[in-house]
Parts: sequence; structure tokens; C-alpha cells
Amino acid sequence: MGSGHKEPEFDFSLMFEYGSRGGEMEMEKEAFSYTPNVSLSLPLGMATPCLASQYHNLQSSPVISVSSCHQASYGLHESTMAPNYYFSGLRPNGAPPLERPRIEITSYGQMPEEQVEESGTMGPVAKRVNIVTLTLPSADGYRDPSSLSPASSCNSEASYESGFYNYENSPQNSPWQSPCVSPKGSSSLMLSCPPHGHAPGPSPRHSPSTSPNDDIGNHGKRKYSFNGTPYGHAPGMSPNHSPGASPQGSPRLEEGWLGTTNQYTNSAIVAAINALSTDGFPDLVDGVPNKSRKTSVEHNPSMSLKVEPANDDAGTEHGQEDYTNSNRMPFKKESYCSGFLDVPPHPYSWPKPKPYLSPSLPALDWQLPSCSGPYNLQIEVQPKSHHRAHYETEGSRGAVKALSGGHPVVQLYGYMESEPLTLQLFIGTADDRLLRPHAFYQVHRITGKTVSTASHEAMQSNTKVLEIPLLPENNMRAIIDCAGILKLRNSDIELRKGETDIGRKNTRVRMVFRVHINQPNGRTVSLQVASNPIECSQRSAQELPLVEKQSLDSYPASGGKRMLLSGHNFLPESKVMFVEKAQDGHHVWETEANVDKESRKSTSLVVEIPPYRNQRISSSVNVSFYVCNGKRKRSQYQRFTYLPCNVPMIKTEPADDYESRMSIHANPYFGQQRLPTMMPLDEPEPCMVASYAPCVSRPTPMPYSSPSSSPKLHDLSPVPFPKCLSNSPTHSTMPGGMASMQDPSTHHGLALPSSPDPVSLTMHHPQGSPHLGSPSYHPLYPNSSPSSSPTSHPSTPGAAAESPYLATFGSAQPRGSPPTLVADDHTSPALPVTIKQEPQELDQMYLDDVNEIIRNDLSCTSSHGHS
DNA sequence: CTTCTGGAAGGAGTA
DNA sequence: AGTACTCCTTCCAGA
Repeated sequence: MGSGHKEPEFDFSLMFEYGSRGGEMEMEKEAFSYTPNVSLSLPLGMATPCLASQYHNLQSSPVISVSSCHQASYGLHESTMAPNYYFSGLRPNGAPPLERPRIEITSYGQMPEEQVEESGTMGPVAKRVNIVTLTLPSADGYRDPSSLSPASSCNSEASYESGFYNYENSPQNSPWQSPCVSPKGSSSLMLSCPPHGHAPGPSPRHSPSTSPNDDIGNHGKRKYSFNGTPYGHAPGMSPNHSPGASPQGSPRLEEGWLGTTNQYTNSAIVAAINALSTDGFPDLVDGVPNKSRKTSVEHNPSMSLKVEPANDDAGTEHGQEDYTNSNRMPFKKESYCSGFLDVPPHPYSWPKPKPYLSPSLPALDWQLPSCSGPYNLQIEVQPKSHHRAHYETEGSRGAVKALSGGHPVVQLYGYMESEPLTLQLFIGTADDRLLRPHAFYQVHRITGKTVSTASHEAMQSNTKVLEIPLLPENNMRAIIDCAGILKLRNSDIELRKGETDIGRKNTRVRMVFRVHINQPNGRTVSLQVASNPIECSQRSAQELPLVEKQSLDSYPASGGKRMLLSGHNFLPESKVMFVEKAQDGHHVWETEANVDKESRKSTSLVVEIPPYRNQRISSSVNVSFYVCNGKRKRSQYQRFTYLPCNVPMIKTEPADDYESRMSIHANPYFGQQRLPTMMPLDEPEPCMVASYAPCVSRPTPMPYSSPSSSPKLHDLSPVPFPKCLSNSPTHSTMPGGMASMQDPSTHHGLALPSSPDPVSLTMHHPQGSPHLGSPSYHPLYPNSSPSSSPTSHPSTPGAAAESPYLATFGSAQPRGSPPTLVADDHTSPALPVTIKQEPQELDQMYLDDVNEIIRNDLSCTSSHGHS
């Protein structure tokens, strides 16, 4: 990143606050890749070099926020989370975070009526006076978490409520996906609060991270993307190929992003203004990757007056213009892409659910909570962890099934109205980043005699969305037997302009369900819940071991206890390795656990918890383990925590609460994992309890394994499976984890009562603390099942998370804090520590390389930009 | 005949 | 640069 930046550090700290951390590297990434989802910072002159770079990343999308965002309303529900995240937002230096210059534009309901469309819901909206706040980013702002500011105020709202605000406008457009600059996004009025509250902090931040990740992940690609000619280079690919599939085709190319971005930068304000009336920043349009554009277009229907340049991508995309059917807004030309996802314009006659459609809905990459107020959207029956997706060249491989043999079931609780709703389903990512539509997979509508659930396809952005009626008569419960998964060719997708993800080994997805509930007050509550990860490749499903559950999440350092692992593909030769990673991803310790051969089955393994390398830890230590069936055939990292043997057993409330909550919400996800669904083979351990519970219990949305982003990570990281969720990337020990771990000097030791050693409790440690909580809590997804939050970053511990954490902190370190590790090493005679550099470490190295590249890139670009 | 599946060949991409 | 693997995509065949 910016070598020249100062910001970085500062960002880091902030980030930590959020608790999201994927790792140092990630931090860096985040730092420069901020994608302000919501808030955009338009670079003004003040822009620091960073800006340029940031823009380069394309991550940033100009956000125009509606200042009026109901902040007040936000935070009502989950106030818990918000607080911390939005913490005052003071910068380290004490400067108010929100100082970014901003331009407020007040528009009077100008949404094009067409856009408003019939949806009654929008009506009011359109007419409202919208005050758009154009946030001008200062460099700081950009990175500064506080920049979220708007959000900050809004945060915790669990739900995405829109009052006057049109979803359409929503910025959402995916920050992650594409260059944020996405015109569209810009065009739309953005709420200041991003994801509404949910993610106050994180989301925005994440986004950055996300994006960065992408970049990183796609190293190669990324380079190109910087220039704006991302994949243009790859001529070879070509193609188009697939009938439909290809995004339109193609590779288009593009005028370089640089040009665009810079332009953008320079004329940010103008652009922003234009955005209001036009669809977005025209300038950007060209530069914007198809994907983004399309997305944006769609999303911002209301605002979109703009027509894309003829040549623009539009050309490439054949348009399919209006494919919008019924309720969708007619897209302008660019509509979206490609043919490939086209949805047949069929007349949709679904009487039932009211067509609530998308025009005003939040972008698919927005992180939404699973519950809000009385409403709670849950996945009652999770899909199987494997489902071989079909290519367009093959026939359907059927609907996604449930483990039980049936099909996934989703239910909305708390809805007492008699009006049917529409449940939306799309295929989302399952990596460690924030949940977003999966670029390489699409939901596929299944019909036939065996399908009992009606469904309707729609396109939203480049994502196919299956709309399923949620009927009161069915208790607002839907059996998802009408959804299959289509695999798009990697080459087709990677050629899309703006696409930064790579398809190779990026084969895990999640089914994402959304429901939008109109409220009497005119607002709309949008809820979302994501399923457990689903491995969609043929091979992986057959060979990679998958750990779905573990009977214990933590145990005293002495080890010796047996732990039951449930999952798939366990072989006689399967090994279980316990690993402790330093923040940089290096393995600080790795040992093979004894597996009870006799009790082994293909779906279960009994493993003896190995003693931790240091029997005298004063605070818990987070490690991870994985099942290995051979080279490259490893399960995803599973989380495990070693507890100090003498820890006072204090059972904290949080734990209970959490659990109860979990049970209620059924976080199907990895909840299982996190929650000891399985009884420990042995009796409960005292040690386990304590403050830990909370941590442990938290379901982690993301796979712990991949701190980094995407594809790449996938490669490195062992398994791409479900359980991952439970393990959150957040692990302190994980790469993303604590920076502090490795460097003893960094610890800020807080002596715990129980521990004589000045263990560094990371409480204050920026890096450390986040991790702790992170695993499962994600501010963004307060109650939502972990599923929804994929972030690799340790998620930011939601307020909720934090609370417990802090509360219990004194007695025991919550989630093993890494710091402890360090301390231990020093203070006690630990077991021999084996420091092993594993291939996985490559992740880190890889990241380093990438960062280096990025730095170079940025420096170049920034200089250009400024010049 | 169509749909759903499991398997696997071949080529491309990686390590 | 060459080799050994992996992974992706397309085909084939059976239910």
C-alpha cells in the first residue's frame, strides 16, 4: 500500500476496533482498497495519494448518501452492536472522523417515475425529498473507519429499512464487486448508512477489504484491473463462449480505468451531482466493469436516467434490455448483462406474492440482518454441504437438497400479516469476505413434477434471483425444492470487466435468502439469511474431507480428551492436525492428533485433543485443526481453543444468551459447529465454560481458513467446506489474526488476575481484540446466522460480541487472545515449538507479493492521478 | 424422451 | 523448461 501513507496505521487501529480483521495483510488490503459501500468518498483535491490508489482499486463507489437516513431508527434493534462499531469514530489522533467534506444535495423526488414503477412501496419514496450527501472523501475518510460515519449513526439497525429511500437508489451496488466507482452506485442515492446499520462499521470497511482481497486474490488479474484493462489482456480467453453464459461477452475492453478513475476523481463533485440526475457518473460508466455497471443500473433504476454510451459496454452486452419483467424496472440499455443470465421475459403471473421487486430493493451485496424487530428469517433446514452444480452444457443436476434427503426450508417468523411475501434466493459467496452474489454460480430454477414450490426467476444486477412465494397459509415457510445451481465458465466470468474474482477453486457458495417486508409506515424491512457453504465442484465434494461438527470447541491445554468430528469424506488414513498460526500465517505450532481408528467412519472421526504446546497458558489460545486426507485434501480449518487449566470457571451470561439466541435463530450454519451441538464425548469441562463460551458459541460465518480472500485463499486453505463458518477467519491465531501475536513487543499486557504472567490481553490491542470476538459476531449480521457473514475479517465483533467480551475479559481472555500466546512463549516453558512454514503460508507470502505489486501500482497510479 | 446423476476423459492451469 | 498434479469443462452412460 501506500508507502507514503500515513493512514494505514491509523486505519488499522480503527479496523481493529471493528474487530474485523483478517490478518495484517488484509488490513493492508483493506486500507487501500476501501470500498465504501455506502459512503463514498469522492476525491477532492485534498485527496491524498491514497485516493488515487483507492480509486484504482476501483473499489470505491461514490456514494451519495441520503443524509436523512434515519439514523435514529437505526440502532434501535441491535443497538448492541452498533455502539462499538461506530464508536465515536474518533480517529486515533482524536480527529473527528466525520469531517469529510460533503456536499449535500437535496433533490425533490425526482425519481423517475418509471423507475418507481408500480411498486406501491416506492411511491412515497419517490416523492420524498431526498437530501443527498455527497461525501467527499478525504483520504482519511476513505480509509478511516469513521468514514463510515454515516453509518455509524445508523448502524445497528438490524434491518434494512427504507423509508423514503428507494432501494433502487441504494448504492449498494456492489462495492465489492466492482469498482466501486460504479456509476450506478453513485447514481443512486446512498444511504449514508450503508447496510443499514448493520454493518456500520464493517461493511464499509469490509468492503474495502473485500475488494482488496479480490485484488489480492487475483493477483494476476488484479494487475490488469488496475489499469483498467483487466482482462483485456487475455485475449485468449475469449470468448464468449458459452452461450449465454458469457457475459456478454465479453471481454471488452475498456478504456482504461485509469483514465476513468482519474477523471472521476477530479470531477468527483460534478460527477456526484450528475449522478443525481443521471445514472451515475457517466465517466465512470465506461470504466466500470460490466458487471458493475449492470448492477448499478439495475439498482438504481430510479435514478437512472442515464443511458449508456452506445459503445459502451452496452454494446457488448447485448442487451437484453428490458428483460425485466413484471416488476423490474426496465433497464436501460445496459441493462444487464449479458445474456447469460437472462431471464426469460416471461410474463410473470404470480398472483401471490406481490411483486415486490427489486427496483427498490437493496443491492444483493448489501449485508442484511436475518432478523429485525419481530421478524426473523431463518433457514430451518440447511442444504447439503455438497451439490454438484451443472454447466450450461449439461443438463440440470437437480435441486439443492438437504442433508436429510429433503430440501432446504426457509421460514420467516414474526410476520403476522395476511399478505404473502416474496422470498428471494440467489447464490452467494462463501469465502471469507462479505457475502455477495457469486460471480461464477447462479441459482437455477428447477421445475417439474417433483417440485412443489413455485418460483420465478428474475435478474438483479448480474445475479439471477429466484423468487419464491412466502405464504401466510404456509406459515411463511417455503420448501426450497426448486433451486439448482448453475456453474458459469470461469473464463467467461473472469473476462467481465470489473470482475476481480477468479473462478478457479472458488467453488463454494451459499444460498442466500431475502425477504422484504413492507411496513405500515412505508418503510421496508429487508432481511437476509445465508445457508451453510455448499461445495459445488464435482471433485471436491468427493474427495475433500469436510468437518461439519465438532463435539468440543475448547478444552484445557492439557488435552487428552476425545472429540467427535462429524462430517464427510473421512478416510482411514485421515489425519487431524492441530495448528496454531501466527498473524502472518506462519505456523507457530502444528501437531498431529491421535485419531481413533476404530471409531472412524466416513462421516465421523474421534480424535484425541493433543496437549497444547504450552501447558501453562494463562489465557485461552485459539488454534485450529483440520482433517487431512492427503496432500491438498484438507478440510477447512476448524476452530479450537485451548483453555488455561486453572482458569476460574465463570460461566458467563453471554454465553448462555448467545446460545439461546442461537438456538432460537438456529443458526444452522455453523452454528452447529460453534455450538456444541454434539455432546462432548466426555463430561463437560469446567474450563470450557467461562467467558469462552461466548466466543465459542458464536457461529462464525466465515471459514476460518481463508483469511485472505478469495480464490487464492481457497487454494491455500484447506478445505472449502462448510464448517468453515464456524471457524471464523477471525481467529486470533489465524493469519488474519493478530498482528500482535508474533511480536512480543506488541503486547500490551494486561495482567489478569488469574494469570500471573503479564499476558497480553489484547483488550487494548487493537488487533487482538477484534479477533477475539470476531469469530462469530459480525456487526453486520447481528442475529443473523453466521451464514450471512462471510467476512474473513474477523468480524467485527458486534457490540454484542464485544460486550460479553469486555465483560468477561477480566476473568479470562475471551477467545483466546493471541497475545497470550506470545506471553506464554516467553513466560513459560512451553513445549517445543515447531515453527513450520507451510505451503499455506504462501498465503501470506502471496499477499505480500501482491501488496508489493499493489504498492507499486498505486504509487504509479497515484502519481498519475495527481499529476 | 427428458431429467437427474455419477463418472471420467482431456485440456488448461499450477506448483 | 519439464514434470507431476489439480482443477475445470465437456461428454457419456445409466437410472
